[in-house]
Amino acid sequence: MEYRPAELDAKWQAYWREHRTFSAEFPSDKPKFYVLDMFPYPSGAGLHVGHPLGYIASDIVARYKRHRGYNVLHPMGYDAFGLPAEQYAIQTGQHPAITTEANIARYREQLDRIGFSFDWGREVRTCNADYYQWTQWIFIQLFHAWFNEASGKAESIDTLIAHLAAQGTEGLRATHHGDPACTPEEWSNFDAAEREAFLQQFRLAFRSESVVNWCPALGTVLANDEVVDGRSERGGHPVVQKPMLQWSLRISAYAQRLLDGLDSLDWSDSMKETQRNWIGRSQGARVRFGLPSIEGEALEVFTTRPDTLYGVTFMVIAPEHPMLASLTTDAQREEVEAYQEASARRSERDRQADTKTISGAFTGAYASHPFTGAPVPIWTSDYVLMGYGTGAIMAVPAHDSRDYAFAKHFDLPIQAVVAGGDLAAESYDAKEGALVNSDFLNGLQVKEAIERAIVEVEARGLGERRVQYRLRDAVFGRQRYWGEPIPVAYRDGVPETLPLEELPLVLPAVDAYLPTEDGEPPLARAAAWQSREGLPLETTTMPGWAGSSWYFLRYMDAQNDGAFAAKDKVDYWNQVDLYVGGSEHGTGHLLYSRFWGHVLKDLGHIPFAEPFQKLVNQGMIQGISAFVHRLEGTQTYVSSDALQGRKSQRIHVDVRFVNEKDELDRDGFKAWLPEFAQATFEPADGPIKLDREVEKMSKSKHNVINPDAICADHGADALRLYEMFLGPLEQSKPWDTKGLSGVTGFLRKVTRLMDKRSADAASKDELKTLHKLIEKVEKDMENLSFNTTVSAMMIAVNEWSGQTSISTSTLREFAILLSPLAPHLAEELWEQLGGATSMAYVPFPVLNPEFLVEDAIQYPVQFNGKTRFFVEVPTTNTAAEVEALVRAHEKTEGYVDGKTIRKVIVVPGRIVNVVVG
RNA sequence: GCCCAGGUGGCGGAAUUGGUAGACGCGCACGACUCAAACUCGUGUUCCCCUGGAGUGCGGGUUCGAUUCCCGCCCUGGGCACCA
Repeated sequence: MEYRPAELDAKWQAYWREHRTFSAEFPSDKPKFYVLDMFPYPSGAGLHVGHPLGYIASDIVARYKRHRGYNVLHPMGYDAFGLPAEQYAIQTGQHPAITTEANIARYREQLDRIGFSFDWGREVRTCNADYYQWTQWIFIQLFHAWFNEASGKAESIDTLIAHLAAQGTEGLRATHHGDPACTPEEWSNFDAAEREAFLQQFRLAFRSESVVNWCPALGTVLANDEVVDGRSERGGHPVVQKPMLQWSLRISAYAQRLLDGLDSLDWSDSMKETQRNWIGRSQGARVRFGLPSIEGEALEVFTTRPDTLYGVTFMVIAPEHPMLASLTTDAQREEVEAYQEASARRSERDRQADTKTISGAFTGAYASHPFTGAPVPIWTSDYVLMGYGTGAIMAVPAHDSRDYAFAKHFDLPIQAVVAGGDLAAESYDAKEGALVNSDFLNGLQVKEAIERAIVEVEARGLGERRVQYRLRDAVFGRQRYWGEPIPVAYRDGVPETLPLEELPLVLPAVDAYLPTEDGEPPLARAAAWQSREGLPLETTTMPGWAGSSWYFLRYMDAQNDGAFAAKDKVDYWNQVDLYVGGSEHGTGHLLYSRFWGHVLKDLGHIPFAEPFQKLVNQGMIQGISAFVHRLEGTQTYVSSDALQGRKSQRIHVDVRFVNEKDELDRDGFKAWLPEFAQATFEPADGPIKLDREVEKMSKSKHNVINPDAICADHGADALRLYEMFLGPLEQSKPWDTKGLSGVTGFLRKVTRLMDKRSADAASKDELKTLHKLIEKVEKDMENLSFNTTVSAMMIAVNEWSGQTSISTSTLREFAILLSPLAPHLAEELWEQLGGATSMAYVPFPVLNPEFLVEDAIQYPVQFNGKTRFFVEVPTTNTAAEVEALVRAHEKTEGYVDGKTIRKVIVVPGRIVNVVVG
């Protein structure tokens, strides 16, 4: 048999498509297995060799599980709303749907070449109205829900209304913002607008005036996870802080549950850690400081160190703090207002970049210390953030480095309350040591003192124990076009959700994809943008993560018109058993999906809260970039070994123009870009050596390797095998096309084995090889260690290749073992060995341990831990017999070398160590 | 600064309830086939001062025996960060 991968790929891909080989069944008596990939955003650049890594791994699992008798759900779709298509639309006027459609077609073509066993009948696209009507439906569920802290879960808003009607906010424990309080009488006297304004403080989807990340270049607000180092994640544009009226989702209500839920999940430690960091739980207390200048008011702070209360020498409030204006004395007003303005102008990036410059202003006001009653000066500074805790802090310069720096800068007093450290040089932040200068806390260790202080604060009614989270509510509205319209209409300015029968609220046509002249979002350009009843509609759209927060549910029942998915299907498919994707989604997608999962569970729509039971993050495949040296200020390109210390710039060269000796293809290079057309080379006709370096694989670094090209040259099976063979799935590793010859050689060896097949019974050695392989493959499949699976197969094939013949039965079993990794060749082998249909569902070979039994063991014999020779011993021998054999061995005397044998250690089945001394 | 993961040949990597370090593959070298090249096949390939010695980031420790366990460092990648 000859190996012709191009023919095999075409033949079997057509077969699978025609026979719909990989449609998942429903209903089914089989156990289910749901294996999911993070669906891609279809970008214009197409796939490079790094993208399919995770898809190949999940496909191997899917195929393996089918052989194991599972009903496998292995779908694929597209996260199709997003900024790049819209930016392109702004530039060209082309509707983003057209760009998106074209990109999807390209993605599909590339995916199809690799031979994935996706059930394409379940494809989803988040930008299709039959999909996003259910995204809108979920938004409506969120709108009509609140978080009841008494039951620890979300409930229908009706239960809140009933509570308010019966007893007002008395006895109510709900997650909310603002300061909602009412009596049942007040509630019943509210008019419609007042009622809604009140309820908005509780809804899980709500509108509020808050400080948001505004990105002027993109013309939209961004969620915290979309801002990296003070710039937008997409495009790297500056982001500023700005108060705006915005739709948000109350994810903060779920902070503790999202934290606790991690314990039950089979995710990597680092991914769990990323989520824990993002949620940012800290324990402490809220403490109120009285304000003698304002009757009845107090300044509330959050602290994790209530033990240091006696070390408070000043307080700081955020420049955006609502009480700042009323606190500020007339004498200080000018200075404070100037400071407020200056800090409002600073972008988030400036604020982060320059945390060393200390700035602030004194308000002129004093609070009174809750324990001592002493006056405490109140300052304002932007090192205190309005978005965390209460937006105000008690400053303890002796034991907090930020407060210390501030105190030093403005020459404020520093009072030590924990022994240890040298306060002349720096603050003492460690939570170790005994309390001093602290009245009733004196002598206690920090941890005891924290506890004691909280008890005291509560007893005196000065505050209460409190857990604070860093996780903020997620801003949900985007001032953009290419996203799901938010299904809300306004009646006299009061928001209400659209009736369900008006869904989907379809994205309207607009004349341009830009904001209006008054700064309204693009949807405001749509003609008659109003509900059927004629009410004006919301003009912001949902963020990119809306559609991806629940798509795993839609795959279960992708065509359903009456529900996001039928209940019996959701019950059957349930959680995702294996989710494969990149770790860059740790704080965005994975957190929001979990949040929506918890809400949908609470509201009774799905039977589980955690969508993804097991998560695996595939590593990055890096590219090996090539650089040519250009002499500074010239068009002369020099071989790297001819530079001789001259100054040069390193220029990226597309890896297409590099041969296997790292030499430049001069003609290709000159024809590549106009700027190189006039290039001259040194040496004038010898080879031009290039530098190589491992970098991220990307278009801009010209080191992209395209999977289609690999499939065309070597076949899909070689690509699949090689991506896995490169190393452990989770690890990042560079792509080197040269290495492909190893796996193509293996595939050829397999086909050559077919020429040796015979109808004779399998030999004992042949079966030992086979069953060793079965054992290894089974183990590796559970651990997703596909790199070692490939090695094990190579070893087995090498062993069989040394035989003069191999039995048909062994080859058949081997074909099944191979099929998850190299399905095209495996199907072909199966057919040639007499299989009548696709092998995709034939049962996996059964391990028979009898074939693994060895008659004899090669014991390595060590002298003082160094291996010197081997003895072959029948497995039946006892340790004492082995020892006797070694003592009597002819070589032993030489290594003992006249010394005494102190001890002989025999580890049965493993090793012999002779201790000589 | 805090937290997490990881450091093994020229390269990708293998081996951890402590038991032959370097499987498998690339690359390289030599040989066979060929007029020749490619393909294919075979042999070798951690390093060194090579009958021996050293060696899994570095320095200690436990052990008959350590890539694996313990202590202290260094480096790389990732997460969080004026979060009180």
